[in-house]
Amino acid sequence: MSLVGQPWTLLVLRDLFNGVRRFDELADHLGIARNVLTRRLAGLVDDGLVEKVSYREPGQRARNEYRLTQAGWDLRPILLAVMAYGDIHLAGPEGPPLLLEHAGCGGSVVVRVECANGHPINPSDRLRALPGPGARYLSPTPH
Amino acid sequence: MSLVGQPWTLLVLRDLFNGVRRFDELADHLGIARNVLTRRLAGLVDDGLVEKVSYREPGQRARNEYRLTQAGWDLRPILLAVMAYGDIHLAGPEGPPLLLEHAGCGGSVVVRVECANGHPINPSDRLRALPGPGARYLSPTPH
DNA sequence: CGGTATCCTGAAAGATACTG
DNA sequence: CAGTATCTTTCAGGATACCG
Repeated sequence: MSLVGQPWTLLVLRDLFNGVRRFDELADHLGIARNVLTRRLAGLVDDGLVEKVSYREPGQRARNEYRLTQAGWDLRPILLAVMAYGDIHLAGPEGPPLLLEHAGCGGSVVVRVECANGHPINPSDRLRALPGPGARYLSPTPH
Repeated sequence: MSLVGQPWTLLVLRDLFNGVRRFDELADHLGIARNVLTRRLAGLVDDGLVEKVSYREPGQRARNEYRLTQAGWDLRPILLAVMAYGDIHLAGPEGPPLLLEHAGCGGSVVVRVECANGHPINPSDRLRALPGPGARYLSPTPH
């Protein structure tokens, strides 16, 4: 949550996922204060999710852009899950504000939860939680 | 993001998903200040994600518990996506702190992103974003 | 265009004490 | 056990101004 728990973070990442890469584009599209965007991007770079890259298109002057790292791209399923929720529960009667489709085949994007054996898992299906190898406490009752 | 963007919200929801339901259990397990927990739960109830329910077990006095609504359960994929990310990128060498398995078959839980035609979508696969029916602006260049 | 520096404000977190 | 009330602190966000 320290990575993605701040209000603007996931919105900035959304634009990066969608190909918006330059400072002013981000600021304009998001409507975020520019100094806040500066801080947010710096934080994302610190966390290793984004890289600031200078580049130059032929005949143009140098520009900066913000590119997702692999760790940044790996956050996309979280955003897709948030979008899916919003499309179901928060979209107006007109429907979702944004559609994403698989660039290869045009199919719409779905986030699916299932178990390793291929069974689909519905939102309120019971899951069993048990301590993993990295657990810091042994069990339900620590002390 | 207004629903799940606050620092404690998703952590409270996690415990609710995992069956922790009583105020003191939540407070103890999360290490959250009790007044903060009060506010957070009230917010979740306001947002329609959680219901506060009085119940009485035979021979016991009345207690309150906090139960997820359907809209609350529908947030679980978001948390599962966050967990999956953390297990890959943030877990120590020992491994993930918590394992979830399908109560039916014991298979571990996976979050999968794919397209409607069944093709798997990897983190950095290109997606096409286009305005949906509920879009508030017509296109990349509004004005 | 692509930022940084300053200052201010508001909201949420935390500590602490109290109540039925 | 299950909270509420008060107070303080911290910090992200916004406005604004400035710079190469």
